[in-house]
Parts: sequence; C-alpha cells; structure tokens
Amino acid sequence: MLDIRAIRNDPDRFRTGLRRKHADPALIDELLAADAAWRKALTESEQLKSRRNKTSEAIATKKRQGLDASDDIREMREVSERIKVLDDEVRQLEARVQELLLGIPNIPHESVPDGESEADNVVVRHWGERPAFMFPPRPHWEIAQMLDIVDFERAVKITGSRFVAYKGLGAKLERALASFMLDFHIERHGYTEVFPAFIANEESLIGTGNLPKFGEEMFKLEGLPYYLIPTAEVPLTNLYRDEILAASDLPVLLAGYSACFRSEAGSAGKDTRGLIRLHQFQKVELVKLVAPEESYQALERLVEECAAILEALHLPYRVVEICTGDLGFKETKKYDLEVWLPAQETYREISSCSNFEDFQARRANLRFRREEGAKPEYLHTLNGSGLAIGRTVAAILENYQQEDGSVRIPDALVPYMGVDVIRRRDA
RNA sequence: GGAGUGAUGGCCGAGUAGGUCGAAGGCGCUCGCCUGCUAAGCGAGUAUACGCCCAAAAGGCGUAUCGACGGUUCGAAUCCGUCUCACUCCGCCA
Repeated sequence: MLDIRAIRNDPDRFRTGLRRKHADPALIDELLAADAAWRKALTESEQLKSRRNKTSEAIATKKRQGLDASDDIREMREVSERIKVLDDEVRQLEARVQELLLGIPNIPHESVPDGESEADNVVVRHWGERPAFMFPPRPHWEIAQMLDIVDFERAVKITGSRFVAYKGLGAKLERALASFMLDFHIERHGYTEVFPAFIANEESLIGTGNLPKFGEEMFKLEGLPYYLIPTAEVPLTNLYRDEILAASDLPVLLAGYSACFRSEAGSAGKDTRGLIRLHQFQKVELVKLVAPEESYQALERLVEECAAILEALHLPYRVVEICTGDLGFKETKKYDLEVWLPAQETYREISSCSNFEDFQARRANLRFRREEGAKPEYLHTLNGSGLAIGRTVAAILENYQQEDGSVRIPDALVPYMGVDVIRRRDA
C-alpha cells in the first residue's frame, strides 16, 4: 500500500512510477478524488460532533440547575440525525479510499531498468559451467520416471493434474534439500527457522498483498475466510503484524519451509510436464524485516544468500534484474535467479528476490522504533526463495545425469541423502 | 462440539442507578531534585490515529478510540443486540 499523504503531496511522482510499471496513472486521480470527498465529509461530521458535544454539556449543566433544556434537546436530535447520515457517507468513502489504495501497485525504484516485458530484463551475471554431455541430456521428468522417484501418473488419482508424488530417493531428495537449505541459511546467514501454518486468513493475505487483487490465484477453503498459502512469505511476513519492534530487533531474518499452493499454475498450458509448474510445491523462503535505509543493501545480500545455495550445489545459474514492465504488483525492485536446465537448453527461474520497501509494512502494520520513545516508523520487508525445491530437484536431475540414466548427488547433499548416486533399480 | 468467565492506557487495575471519564490508583519509563555510589525518597511528565490551521517545523484547534460492529439516548466505558478473541471445565482427537 502506498502512502496516501505522499500521494497528496506529490501525485506526479506516483503517476510517473505507475506509468513506468505499465499501470494506469489515472488510478492516482481516482484515489485523490475519493480522498478529497472523504475528507470533506469527515470535516463536516466532526464539526457537527463538536457542536453536539458542547451542547450536551450545556444540557447537563442546565439540568443540574433545574433549568429547562428541551429546546437544546430538540435541536440536537436533528443534529444527531444529520451526523448519522454523514457518518454513513464517511464510512463508505473511507472504504472506497482504502479499496483503491489496496489495489494500486507499488512503484519501481529509480535504479530499476525500464522495459516493456520479460524480454527487457537485464542479465546481471552468470555463474558456473554448464555441464558438457557426451549424450543427449534427458529432461528431468524422463529421468525421474526411469529412476522411479516421482510418480506422475498415480498422483493424478489423488487430486488431479499438476500434482505429483515423490517416491523413494525422490522423496528423500525433497526432504534432504529442505534440510540442507534451512541448515545453510540458519548456520551461515543467521536466519531463524520458522515452521509456519500452511493456511492463512484474509488479514495476512492483505498484509502481503495477495488480497484483495489476487484471490483467484489461491485455493480458498470453502465457507471460511482462509486460504492455502501460495508461499511461506505470507505467514513469515505476517508473523510480526501489528507490532512495533525495537530497532535492536532488526534485522529480523526468517527462514521457513512450507508447501506452496497456486491455483493459477497451469492455466496457461505451459510446462505441462515435469516438476516446473505444479499446484503444490515446496520451498524454503527467506523473509527480512529491516530498517528502511538498509533495504537495498539487504536485497543485494539476499540475492547472494540464495545464490550461495546454487553454488553449494554446483548448479549453473544467472542473475536477472527484472525491468519495470515485468515487475509485479508489490515489489519496487526484483532479481530472479535462473538455474540452467540442460535438456531444455534454457535458464529457469528458481528464486525470486524482492524488496517491497514499506508497501507490505503499511498493509500489515509492521513498524519499529529507532529508539525508546521515538515515533514508530514502517520498516521495510523483503523476501526471496532460497530455493524452490521442486525446481531444484529438476535442476539436479538434469545437470547431474549420467549416460546410464543414473544421477549423481551433489557433494553438499550427500550427508543429507546418505547416498552419492541414484540408480535405476534394474541397473 | 457442550458449559461457564472475561476483554479498560506499555503493564496491572478501579470505575455500571448514563453527563464535568482519555478515563482513579499502582507499576514501568523519561527528565529534574536529593544522595559518597547504588537503592530508597521527592517533584514534573508520560497513549494513539485521523482531519483542519500553518510554506514547514514548533504549535494550535477539532474528532475518534475503554475487544469489534450496530442500536437506544440530547449525551454511552457504563443500557440493549450481534460478533470476535482469550481463559477455565467437560467431550472428542494425532
């Protein structure tokens, strides 16, 4: 949520920001109109209330002195009627302002490269060497099927398409990756592990910016104001909702493992095979709550922390800076980490690291005090996937595959797997 | 799921035959005094949000807030209704 006062003071800055993001700058004018109407009604109502308060006191005084106050009472009866009508109006206008405010996207940071679409994103750097195969590399779903570590067909019986069941060493690989990533971030980067609920209420989803605009992308529980979380970002960011932290509490660094549920996945008919695009996947998510002046440095650091996992697993990747046109609803700046998938000969997003500045903090009322007695200020929130586990499995299967169909386990993962290679049962 | 109790300021806790209650008192905190140091003691201060005035800060004015929403009333922390949450007991359960 943007700062309404900042918008009143300098609407052009926000119109420009929205234009850069290819959002409609007229949203600002609509908001300002509603805001002006709200303030007008509010002022009128408050003036009447002031009058009523004074007169009510006068009535009390008169009655105590045994004087007649019926004229005042008759008059205030009318004033109160008018107040009731006005307050209805005020409530509606205020709700309108709030609704508009919740629907306006965040504006890009000045450092974000301009661009129309995904095609204009900027590759910042590459890491690692792509494996050279002496045979045509197989796509990960073929490898998984050959090794019998993911059951694509049977899983459909349980729920439907776009769900899978990991089996045997595939299931263990999922589990190993989750443990490995969590341990890595906790031990090396100072995160605190949080194991959150996978169901969140509407307030939480408004807090992170998933509601009110993106309800269609989530699974909602029937008859309840609850949703399956689309990412652990939701519970982690909301953990301190409506709280005022001390400056000494910052930065808050949270690492959480969760299943993530996305109802939109697959609607475009892309990535119909394999582990890339599913209605449920697991992910280790990193969330940072930081002082405003530190958030951009924290973002760079976050990218490195997520990249460190890929490096530990020796998976080639590149870092992409997202341009203004491809930036999402709530972020001011975003980097994607894309891992190399040899069978598709392409880089695929495996992590997304964003700064939201105070956009989520306003919605979730996340504040801190610089010092005892100081006025509370909104803090800045960031998050990054560290990493998406299904896509990491896919990347390991494809990058570590061998000609006979077996897959080596990255050294860093061997202690967690207990084996250094996954072979076919009949091999 | 059943029964009951409760919800007041950073915390504890008064206040219900409706009016001068943003709300006693205590604790905590801040500043000052006192004190060889600490503690104690003494004094003063100590909520938040929003709107308006002001170029802005300082400041001033106003409104709202005693779980939430709605009602009664000229006027509600106090009366009525609905809801939410917390706690206790019982039942069920991994």
